[in-house]
Amino acid sequence: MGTTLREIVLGSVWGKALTEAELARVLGDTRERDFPAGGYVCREGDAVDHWVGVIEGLLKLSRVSESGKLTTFAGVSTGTWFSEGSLLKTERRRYDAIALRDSRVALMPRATFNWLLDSNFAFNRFLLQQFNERLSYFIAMVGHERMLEPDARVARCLASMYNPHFNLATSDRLRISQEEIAYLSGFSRQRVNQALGVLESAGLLKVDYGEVRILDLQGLRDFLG
DNA sequence: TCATTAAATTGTT
DNA sequence: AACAATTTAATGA
Repeated sequence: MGTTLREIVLGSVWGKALTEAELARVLGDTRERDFPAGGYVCREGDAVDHWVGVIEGLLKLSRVSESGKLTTFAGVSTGTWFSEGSLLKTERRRYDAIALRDSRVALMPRATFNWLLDSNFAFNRFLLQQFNERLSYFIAMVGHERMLEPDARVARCLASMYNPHFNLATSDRLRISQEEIAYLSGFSRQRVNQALGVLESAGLLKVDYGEVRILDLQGLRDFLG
């Protein structure tokens, strides 16, 4: 609790590379907004005019298909930015971003984003790396598409919370409730609870109150049931 | 520091 | 979806 926009920016590789003046402009241009648990941070179809960063909390990026099927693309948390794809293409938003718990987000205007893009080398490299991470993530997702076994999907859902580029989990203690894991993975809380039991028996993690302790990250990634 | 209470989370049906 | 049990956090003596 108590994370600030300044800390988020200075904690990122591109933010560290900013001059005082550049940092001042970024912090001055970017506004903050709070969202309650369950609130829509943005909706599919909206015009995209901000780069969105999570200052505090947990969001899920998901989409409901025309046939009504819910697909969750990713969970994003403190320090993660998203929306750059649609900003660059000037297209409408392609997914919803929903707060899973009370959250605070940063909204960087398009003009500021474009200015960084035009002037800052570290920012460009960061974006390039981010696109690369996303590409790897979706390639892996396609590869596992047929893997419908809930235990394995919950395992991968948890493992996906560990990616240094997105500043997600830094310790082996993942502070996330089983209900939130359920929203992220698309299963019922009961099924998640059952899956966690299986993964705990396999020695991959330890279930605690309000958190999951990751004991074997690679084991979670490789888990097939 | 301890006891009490409310809220959140979990385990189970 | 509902319920009881457990854990945490907040409060005040």
